[in-house]
Amino acid sequence: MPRKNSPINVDPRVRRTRRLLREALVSLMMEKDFASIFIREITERAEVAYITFFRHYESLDQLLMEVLDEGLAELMTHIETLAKQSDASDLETEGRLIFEYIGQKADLFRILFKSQSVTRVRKKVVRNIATIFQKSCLPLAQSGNPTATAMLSNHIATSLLSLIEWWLDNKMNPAPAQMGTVYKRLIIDSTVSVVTPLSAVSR
Amino acid sequence: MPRKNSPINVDPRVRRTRRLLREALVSLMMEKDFASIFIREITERAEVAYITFFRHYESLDQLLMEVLDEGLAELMTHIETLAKQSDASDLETEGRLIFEYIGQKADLFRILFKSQSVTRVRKKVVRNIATIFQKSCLPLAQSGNPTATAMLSNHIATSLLSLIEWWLDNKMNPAPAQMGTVYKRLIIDSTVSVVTPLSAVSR
DNA sequence: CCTTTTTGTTATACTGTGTAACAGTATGTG
DNA sequence: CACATACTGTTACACAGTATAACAAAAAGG
Repeated sequence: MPRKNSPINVDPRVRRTRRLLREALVSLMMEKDFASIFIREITERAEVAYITFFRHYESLDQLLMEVLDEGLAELMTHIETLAKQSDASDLETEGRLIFEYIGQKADLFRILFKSQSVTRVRKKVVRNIATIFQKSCLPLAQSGNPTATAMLSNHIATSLLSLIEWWLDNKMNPAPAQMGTVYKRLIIDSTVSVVTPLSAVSR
Repeated sequence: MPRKNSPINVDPRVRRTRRLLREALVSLMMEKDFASIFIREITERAEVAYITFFRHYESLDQLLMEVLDEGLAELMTHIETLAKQSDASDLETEGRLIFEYIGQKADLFRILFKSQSVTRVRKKVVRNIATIFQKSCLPLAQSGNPTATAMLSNHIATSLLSLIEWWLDNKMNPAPAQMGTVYKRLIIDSTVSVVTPLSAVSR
């Protein structure tokens, strides 16, 4: 196994190989189901020796994880910066910007939702998004009820993901601007309107 | 392959074998991940010959489907009857009853969420629940906007599933009564309050 | 250059799936 | 109850995809 420990793999051959493998996987996932992708196919498309795969990854799942982490990191920073910018300011445009961003990288996100076949990935994504909203949505944190906070941020994260997934399945209709409105009213407003009465819920 | 075509498999041996295989799978899924379950394990636990599995199912996925369809049919009829009973009547108790029901069969539903590893299953579940709400929640259908209706019923279905999943992960806290309140306010009320302004959304 | 590290080639073991042939056993039907 | 039919069990085996090993070749970096 090439030295993965070092903070950044200096050797350009390693970077190249890993990039080729990631790209090959993404390319294949655009064509067919993850379950029917074999390591041999990936290495062939990447023009890399079969054994080389195992010199970098322990399993196919691990490579998938790396790919998703990468693609996801982008969405995360995107949502996070949006969430920071608009502290209770214009949630509708925040929503619009999210859906415009998703629309631009539709291919990538379709893959992401396909790969949710792996439950762990899905849960990880939800947790990440939930954490972001937990930080940014101050009113929830101020309620001082950890259970309610966890539940609501989980609700926002899963609802947002589901809405995005539905939107992609629905050929990206309605337009981002309208989805922004939906985002605000359906997902954000509902939790805000429910937070006060909920602070009394459970311990 | 035993005659699967006949409406009901009269031969008691067939019913017995298939039941044993289903039970063995459920039993194994309570212990470990679906991905790490092999056909040989199932047949061993079911005390059935290895080859017998292939005389009844084409793949492991197919058996899983049968198990889920069975367990799911129960939840469906349960939710459906609840949804019918309460046309805009007491949504809070409807929610409470749902979570009480889930709590009673917690083991089964934990398996169901584990098995969402298979994307198809997850989507199928969502579609089923969405259809139920699409029928019962008349105000949405009356809006006369098919896109909005599809979006909202999808939102209700996925939100409800996510809430249930979170609740099971959170050791079934808060109590069903409180979850009923959450269900009404967070999931149902939000869509009702959003339906009127949304009838203008898209085409 | 010369050492170190990575990659390619070839061969091979291993594991889980899926099939075949034939013998044994249960079912329900006349 | 006997009989044809259908299901199940045992054994053996072919096959595919995973994973490893040994050694040669090539690229990186001081």
